[in-house]
Order: sequence, then C-alpha cells, then structure tokens
Amino acid sequence: MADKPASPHLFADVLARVHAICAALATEDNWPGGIELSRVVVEPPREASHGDMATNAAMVLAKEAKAKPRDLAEKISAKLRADELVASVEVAGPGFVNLTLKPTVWTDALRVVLREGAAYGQTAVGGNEKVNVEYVSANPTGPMHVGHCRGAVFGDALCSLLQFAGFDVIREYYINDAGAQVDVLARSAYLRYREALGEDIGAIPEGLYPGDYLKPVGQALAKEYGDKLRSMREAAWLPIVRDKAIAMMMAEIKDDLAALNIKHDVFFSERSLIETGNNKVAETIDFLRDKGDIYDGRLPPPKGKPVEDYEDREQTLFRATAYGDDVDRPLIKSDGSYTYFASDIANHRNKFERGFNNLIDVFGADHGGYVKRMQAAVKAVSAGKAELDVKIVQLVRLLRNGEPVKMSKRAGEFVTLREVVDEVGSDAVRFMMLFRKNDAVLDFDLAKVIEQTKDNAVFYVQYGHARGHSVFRNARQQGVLPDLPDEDGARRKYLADAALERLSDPSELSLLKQLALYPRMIEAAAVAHEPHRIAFYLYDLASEFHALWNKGGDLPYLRFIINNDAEITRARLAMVQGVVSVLASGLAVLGVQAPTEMR
RNA sequence: GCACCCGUAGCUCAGCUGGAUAGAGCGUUGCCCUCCGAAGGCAAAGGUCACACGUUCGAAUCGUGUCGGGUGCGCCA
Repeated sequence: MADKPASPHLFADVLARVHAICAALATEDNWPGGIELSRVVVEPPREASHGDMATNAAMVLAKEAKAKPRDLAEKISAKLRADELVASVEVAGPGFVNLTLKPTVWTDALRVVLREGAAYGQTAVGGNEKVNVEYVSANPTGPMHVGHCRGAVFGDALCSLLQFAGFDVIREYYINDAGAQVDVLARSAYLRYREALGEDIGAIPEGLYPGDYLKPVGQALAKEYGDKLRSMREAAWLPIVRDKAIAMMMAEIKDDLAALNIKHDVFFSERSLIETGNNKVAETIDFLRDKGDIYDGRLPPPKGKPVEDYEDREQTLFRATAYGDDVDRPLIKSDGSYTYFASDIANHRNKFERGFNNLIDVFGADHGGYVKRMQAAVKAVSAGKAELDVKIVQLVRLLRNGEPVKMSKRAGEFVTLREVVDEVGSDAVRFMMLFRKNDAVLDFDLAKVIEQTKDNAVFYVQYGHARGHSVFRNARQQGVLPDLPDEDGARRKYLADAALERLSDPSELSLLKQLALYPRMIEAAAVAHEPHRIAFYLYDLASEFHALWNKGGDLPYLRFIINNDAEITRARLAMVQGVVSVLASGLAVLGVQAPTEMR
C-alpha cells in the first residue's frame, strides 16, 4: 500500500458538487433555517434505468427550503445540468434527482485505477485516527481450535480494512494469564512433567486439561529441571511450571496465527496488570471509587439456572447501571482475588491512557452478555471520551459435504485451527470466514471450499484474478502487449495511455462503474466495521468480469483481444487491468492471495 | 423472569446505516455449448421482508408490542 494522499473518489466528488449547489441555493433563495447537508447522499440507484447516480437532496432539504421536494429538485437539476461530469438530469418519483454521467467519467475513473494501482481505494475517512482492535485473545491453555478461527480472521481483516481507510491501527492480543485456569494449566503440565520423568500418571483427573498437547511441556520441564521440581511443594513449583506452560502455549498460538497470516502488534498480559508494586487493577478500582462508581453492596441472586454455592454476601461492586448496564458488577471474588472483569477494566483503561479513543473488541458469541458491562466500564474509565465497539462473531459449523464434522466429546479432542488450515489452506479459511456477516452463524464445508467450481466463492474470485492474467499472457504471446515487469506497475502505466474512449459497450461501461464503486464501498465498510462487504463486492466484481468474458464466446467483437484492432485491444486490456488491480487490492485487504494462475 | 443477537424466495444468505418495481448463489424448469478463451453459458418461475401498530414525503432498515430461534444471566474467562 503506497502512502500517498488518496484522491477523492467519484462518488465523494459528485457529492461535494451536490453539496455546493445546495449551499448556493440556500444563499440565493435565502433559506430561513440555514442548511443541514449531512443527510444528503449520492448513491447508485438500484435500477439502472434511473441513471448512474441519484441524490435525495431535494427531499431531505425541502423543509429548510420551504419548498415542495419536486420544485426544489428542479432547481437543483438546473444547476447540475451545467456540471462538466453530467450528461443528463431528471427528476423522478417523490423528488429524486437522477444523474446520468458522461461516458468519459467512467473511462476517467478507470484511468484513476490504473494510475493509483494498489493505492486505489484508499481513503482519508480514518484521518489517521488511532484505533485499538483487540481480537483472538484465546486463553493460553491450549492450541487454538476452529471456534477461534472466525474471530481471528475477522479481527485481522477489520484491521487491514481500517488501515486501508486511513486509520492508525494497533492489533492487540490480551493474554488471560492470571485467572484460575492458568493454575489448572500448571497442574496439568506438572502431571505431564512427572510422566516425562517416567512416572505412571494413569488417567488425567477430572478438572485438569487432558490433551496430549501438554506432553511437550512436561518434556521441556524435565529437560530443563531434571527431577528438581518433583520434591518441591506446589506453591514453589506452580509459578515455574505455569510460566513455562504459558510461554509454550503462546508460542504455539502465535504459530497457529502465523499459518493464517495473522500477526499482532501488541501482546498484553493480564498478569502484568496486577504485579506487586504496580497493581493497575487496584489503581483502577481506586480511581473509580473516587468518582463514586464503586460501592460495597449486595446483589440479588441470579435468575435462570440456580447457582449451587450461592452465598448472599456484601461485595465490591462497579456501578455499571449508571452507564447503561442492567446490573452492577462484582470486582472481587470471595477469595479476595480480582474478577476477570476487574482486570479487564484496567486493561481498557490502559488502552485509553495509551491514547486510544476508538476501541474495538472482537468476541465470540458466548460473550454477548459481557458487552454492556464492558462498554459501561469504558465510559466510566474514560469520562465518556472513548468509544468501545464490540463485534460479536457467531458460531462456525464445521461440515464435510454437508455433514457435520464429528467432534468427539471425549475430553481433550477437538478440531484445531491448524488441522483446518492444513487441510484447505489459509485462503479458503479466510475468505469463507468473511463471506458472511459477523453476527450470522456460518457453515464451513471442508469439501466445498476447495472445489474449483463457480459455486465456490473463494475460487470464483481468485479465478477472476487469474483469468485476467491469463488474458495478459495471451496478449503477450500474440504480440499485442509488451512484456513489462508486473512489480513496478509498468504494465499499468502502459495501459493507462490506451484510448479508453473505445470502451463503449454497455457491459464494458457497467464493469467500469463497478470499479468506480470500490472506494465508496471501502469507506462504508470501514466506518461500519464490516469487512464482509469487501468479500461480497469482490464476488460481484468477479462475477461481472466472468460474464463479460463469456459474452466473448457468443459475440466475438466483445473479446478482449481483437486481431486487427490494436487500439481497442489495448483499451480492453486496460479494463482487464483495472479489474485485476481492484481484485488484488480487495483480496489483499482480506488477507487472501491473488494468484496469477489456478492450479 | 431479564438482557443481547437473529427472523428476507424451497435452501444458504446479501441488501451500501431511511430511498424508487426487495437481490445473488444453490435447487427446480426450459434452451444453448461441450473444436475458437478448460474448470460451462443464457433465461424463466419463485416474496404478506415472522406478525401488529407507530414515526414521515418514503420503512426489510428506526420505535413499541407479540410470536418463533440462538446466546448469556454473582465470586468462569
């Protein structure tokens, strides 16, 4: 991604022109109420017969203008007709202003794609603002399983998208290395350690982690410490074993993430928040107590399933209800240690103190009930200055040829992330995880995602890119395209000089319009924190490209390479290049390879 | 009981933060191709956007209520 300033894209450009016209009208006609432009939009109409773009300006501003929408629309139209980009304008329906743009607008748009290359689609909406995205944050108690996969891919693609849209992004992983479960991890690893020393440990007791993945930890401990740990009391060996186990688990998790091309900038340890002498959790609780957000009190017993060891007691509570949550939340357990929530408040406060006002957390579906309290905490801790958006990723159902993949309930057996990536590849995993809205459940079929057919979206999009390159290869063979190096964009620049006005067939212009949509789509997806929109856009673009290719079968004059017409050939190769560039760009944001040929 | 998410074609899902006659893939049906540029193409049928009120120029989209599905509900993370 080049870091040159992004040029305003076509839709933004036309919107600015519409805004200017409305502002001019407000002055000329002396609107009493001033003017509010934020609701005025320019968008592609659903119906192609309505032109290339439509604006709702007249309907939205009718009140301020004290005019009927259609009358105002006529006034706006009159001014728009004078615009250099505009071929024709008409008022329709309740007061839409429909624009048809000159064909040169679309060929110019293609020229922008060719000029900017990989930078095309970058926008400035982010304004270089800092965003902190916390995702994965899987417990360091074992390897990652398929369930973690979606949040990992989603978070990573969201980060890339935000960067592409001009945000300053930090990718963060919060390591839950302080709770009771890492002690369980340590005890489990200690058993494996004794096993490594030759002891028969029998069956793994209930409540400990039974998986084989801890055997290497036991062996490493045996190698490093011999039998020295065996004679120690638990209080003495536990920290040693725990730290070793966590370190090894984290190394494995990072490895698994690397297989998916995911790399975090910051790994933030929960334990580091409660270090003696630098206890950030205590500090945060004091901070909140001073503000009056903390009190000692009793909570009504929880509804729903009964809690066995429920004990009505007074406890330290965060006044979450003052910030929109349903109940106040405990911060200290009955054994005196902090709740997970308590340290997570300190975690988020720390982010705020590091200068992040935009926070995003990616959670699994089972953490939905945690959202309100975390948002409440962020409000309290930042005095309302920071905003937390929590993205929930829904469950993934793993299938093979439509049949659910059996996951043995027998303890310790689950399908790991690594197994899935090894079987179908990072591209298929990443694309399919994003080819669905994050809050909808997703079926992932191991057999179907590697099929090379039109029904498989990953293949379909990648093949679109490869097919473009196949056209270039063909053109070079036939001597109508010089052999230029891909890397520095030489082909792109060569094609940018083509006689693009020769692209005049409706299906060609339609493809160019699709390319012109890209920056607008990026912006909307980034603002909405919805990377799946890119996947759907790419699917549509590839689909239209394939369709145009197929038309060449029936209608030879629509083929990309026309033997006796070098000029149109070059123009069409430029169009193909535009498609190739945008497909490559979008796939890059999703973290998916853009192959030059399919194998 | 409460909170959050979801409910769109037979199935799986989009629907660009409120726009015009609600879209795509699969499946179904019909035609074409299977020597031009392999991993097929074109077209048709298919809808009370769960339901009912409300907000306004305008609602699948926002609000309220109902029904149905999922998730969660001190001291797990």
